[in-house]
Amino acid sequence: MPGNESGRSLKTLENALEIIDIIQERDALTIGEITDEVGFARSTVHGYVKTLENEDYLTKQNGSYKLGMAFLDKGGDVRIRDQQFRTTIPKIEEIAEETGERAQFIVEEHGVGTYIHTAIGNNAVRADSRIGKRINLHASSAGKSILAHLPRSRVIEIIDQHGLPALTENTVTDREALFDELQKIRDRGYAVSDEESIGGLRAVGAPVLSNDTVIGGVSISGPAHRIKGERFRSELPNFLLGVTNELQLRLEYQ
Amino acid sequence: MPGNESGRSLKTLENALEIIDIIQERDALTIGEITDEVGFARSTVHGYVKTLENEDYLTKQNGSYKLGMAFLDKGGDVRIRDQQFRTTIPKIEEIAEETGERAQFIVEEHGVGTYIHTAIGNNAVRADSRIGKRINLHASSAGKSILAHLPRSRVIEIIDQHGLPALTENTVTDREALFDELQKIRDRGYAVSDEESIGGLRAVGAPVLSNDTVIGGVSISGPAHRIKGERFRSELPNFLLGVTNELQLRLEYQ
DNA sequence: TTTAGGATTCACAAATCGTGAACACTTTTG
DNA sequence: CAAAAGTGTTCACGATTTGTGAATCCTAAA
Repeated sequence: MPGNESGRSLKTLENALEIIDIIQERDALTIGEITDEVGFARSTVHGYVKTLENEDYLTKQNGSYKLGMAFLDKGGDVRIRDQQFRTTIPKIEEIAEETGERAQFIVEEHGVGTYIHTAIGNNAVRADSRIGKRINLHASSAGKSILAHLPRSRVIEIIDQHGLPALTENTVTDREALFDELQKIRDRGYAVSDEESIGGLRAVGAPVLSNDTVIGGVSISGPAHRIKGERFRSELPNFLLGVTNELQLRLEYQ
Repeated sequence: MPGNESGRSLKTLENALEIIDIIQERDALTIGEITDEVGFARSTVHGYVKTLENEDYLTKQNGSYKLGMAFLDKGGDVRIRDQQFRTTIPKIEEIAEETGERAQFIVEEHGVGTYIHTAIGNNAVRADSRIGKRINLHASSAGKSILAHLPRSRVIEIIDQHGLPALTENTVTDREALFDELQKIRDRGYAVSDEESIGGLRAVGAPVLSNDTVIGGVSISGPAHRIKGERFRSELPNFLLGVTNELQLRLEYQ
């Protein structure tokens, strides 16, 4: 990844964040297991773990350490940090209820998308999209809606940093093809994902705009056998555009 | 607070966590403002902030630093970390829908309660209870339900560590009175809060149990003018106990 | 009771961090 | 248009903090 590391980085802090990442990945680990993973001395790891535990960033459950509630606390704040998020979240619930499908709100930060909210309608499929989860912007309809409204230079930066990995055989992996598609998205106002991130899953997405800047992207997704024909080409897109237009008005006048 | 600090603590890490706390409290700060707050040199703070920013724990928005999406990512994991949480969360939605009031699920960790999920029914009052928020266990119905099913020694530990601060004039602040009430809660199976955490707000709470250990507590809360009489004394408690009993069965057999 | 696995403490050596001053970059203001 | 005022950023050095393995202390099994 090309240079974004600016300034000196604090080793101790980086080590701590690495330990946190390892625990997140593996769910629950003893000090010994963490030691094997990071390669520091056990006593060293012990110091890190105890400091994090004291501040509630880690918690011990039957002998193993897990991520603690401090993350939920901080994360909850992030989620409602902006009035814009608070305005958008209930709309996502509405969309899910009205369409019966899954509705999601993602935002871009550091070049990747993060789920701020997800809601499921009556018919919605289960999907792995918990709040806070990260996704590639180029492979989702909401993500592409966001990219379409970011300055070209920023999009290039993001591609340089994260690439255009193929998640399915339908993922757009070509730079020029992506730029063409982003133009199309700007023209008609919405984006689609035809099994581009998960096989069998289609989605329509639209940007959430306020004063010409893109706050995030909203998407409606469901199984390809249900999201097809008129529903895929006009019904859902039109419904979605109605919601995002209304959202834009509320965001600009609140 | 009496000694729970075990072992050596890593200063660098503690400093970083302090900076994070300060930013959380004040929402968005420049490096200069953080410097004023913590008293380190500007260059020192700069190092911390940049390291955190690189790992997405902080993000810069119009010149100020805010908590970043890494917290939402980690926090989202914490929330669905246990199968028990995943089983309970949808039940909370049901409760809110059925009763029209606010329903909440909290768990105990390090002696304080943390909201894992909150849902609002049609008539529910707005309240400051975002996911991840911390509360005192002794002042809420769900919290007292949890305390009632923790070993006495643990309850004493928690009181020693966090005290029994009065949040309203109805809060139980006396140690013995609290122990009496916990006994009563065990006897009848549920707890109530009569404006003990917020004026005008009543709640009924019950523990979520599985194999004789308490996972957390569930509560239904609403304005005192609506939560009263039969509804307060039997209707809501019985409904809640029905749900938590069912939940217990599912938790033990899943 | 013994044993084994892990957690915890300790003192020392080595690496890391904290620092202010200097520099760079923006935006405001005269 | 220049100066000023506010940032953010870099640097080298000295002081503090951290990393370490060995020793000790816990539990929980054998």
